[in-house]
Amino acid sequence: MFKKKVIIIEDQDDLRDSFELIVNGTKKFRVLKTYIDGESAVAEVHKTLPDIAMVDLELPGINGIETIKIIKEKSPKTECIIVTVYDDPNLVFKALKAGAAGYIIKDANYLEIIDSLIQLDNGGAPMSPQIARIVIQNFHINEDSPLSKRETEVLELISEGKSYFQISEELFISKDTARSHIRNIYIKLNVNSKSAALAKAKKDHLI
Amino acid sequence: MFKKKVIIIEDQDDLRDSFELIVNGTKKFRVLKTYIDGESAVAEVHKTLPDIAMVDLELPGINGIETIKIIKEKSPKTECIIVTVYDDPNLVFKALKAGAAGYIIKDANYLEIIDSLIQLDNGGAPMSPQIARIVIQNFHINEDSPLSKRETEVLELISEGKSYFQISEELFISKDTARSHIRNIYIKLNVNSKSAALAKAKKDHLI
DNA sequence: TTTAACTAATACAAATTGGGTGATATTATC
DNA sequence: GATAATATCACCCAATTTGTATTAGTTAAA
Repeated sequence: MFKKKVIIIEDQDDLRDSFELIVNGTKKFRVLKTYIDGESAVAEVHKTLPDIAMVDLELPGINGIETIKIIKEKSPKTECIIVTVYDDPNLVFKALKAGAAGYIIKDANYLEIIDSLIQLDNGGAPMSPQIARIVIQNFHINEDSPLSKRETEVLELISEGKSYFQISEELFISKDTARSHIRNIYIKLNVNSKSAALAKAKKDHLI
Repeated sequence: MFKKKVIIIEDQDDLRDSFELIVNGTKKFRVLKTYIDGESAVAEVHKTLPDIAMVDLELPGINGIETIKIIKEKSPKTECIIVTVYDDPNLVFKALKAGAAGYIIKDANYLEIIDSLIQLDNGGAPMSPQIARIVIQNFHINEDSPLSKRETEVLELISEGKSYFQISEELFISKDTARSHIRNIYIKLNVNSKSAALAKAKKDHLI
């Protein structure tokens, strides 16, 4: 069986070498090439077409997130996994948006790293526990919402792109009542437009 | 050390018994009580205050998602994990919104189930590989967006709740130009309001 | 019983949208 | 190099939506 081709993009020499040793110590994976920055990796990714790319977030030149974006453009089948010290939620979400299929923290031991590659290979999405928690908490709806049940219902319809009139029809209330609810939502969320209400709702996990 | 208290809510007798055996076979966890439906579990959850609740999705009476919502209300510290045969993305997202900290597929073997409990205990978010992939793909941005780079930029500002004028200021363009972009976005997305554009963008993972 | 929520209505002002039109400069793409 | 797409800016008008303010009856919950 062919081994899965892995590239490693990591500017720290010691880590890059460690990762290479770990990966090459497996039966299923082998390191095709390692890179010290994103530019050199993306320059030839259309030729290397790796199965897996292990990418550091903090890189000289273009960062890991940009690197992943370009890799996914030039070689869509390459599964990218972020390997970093940062567990800032914003970075996590940016990486996932860019197309990362996994995100692990650098203090993971070599077994966890190998396990991540295996998970990737099995169609999974390897994440360190704290990252998985960040991701999953992003979905949780805030129970301490300042909105009433009805207002939450209206807000959900707003998030579906419904107009005043459409909302009133959907809830079997008058257009004016729908507007009343929306106005109360605005007051409670301290906003003054549907899109701002949605932005606030998203930020506070209200819907 | 105290063992973590686990409750199991599962209507199928054989599965419920299996789970109980598996959990009680560990050193760290013990089954406090098992339930055949959500009602009976939530009726006493304020007293049992379990550390972990394993919840089936398909239950007689209230379903697993409703059950989780109530559990999280009455005992916020209880970590809920869905154990089900369903891997429908909509159900997954609903469960996560309701407050589930994990989601595993029933065909998981007993080792995976134990591992999930351990992950939960370690602050992780246990998910079967295919579920993790569903969750993570929900973040990925569609590369085949019909929108131009600039239009995507504008759409992002809309998603932040910005008005025409605020967008024009942010991008150092005139209000009319911002309007042009927004109008072009509407045409491409086949919508006619900001919130509808956001709904469509969310659906198609454009931002 | 007091409060909060839901409902409904009226009215004016502001913002947004739909439709059209035209133009220039830059960038990609072929 | 030519063509197409994109980004920029500007103006018009009419219709709709939305924002804001205010009032008020009914119902549900604390």
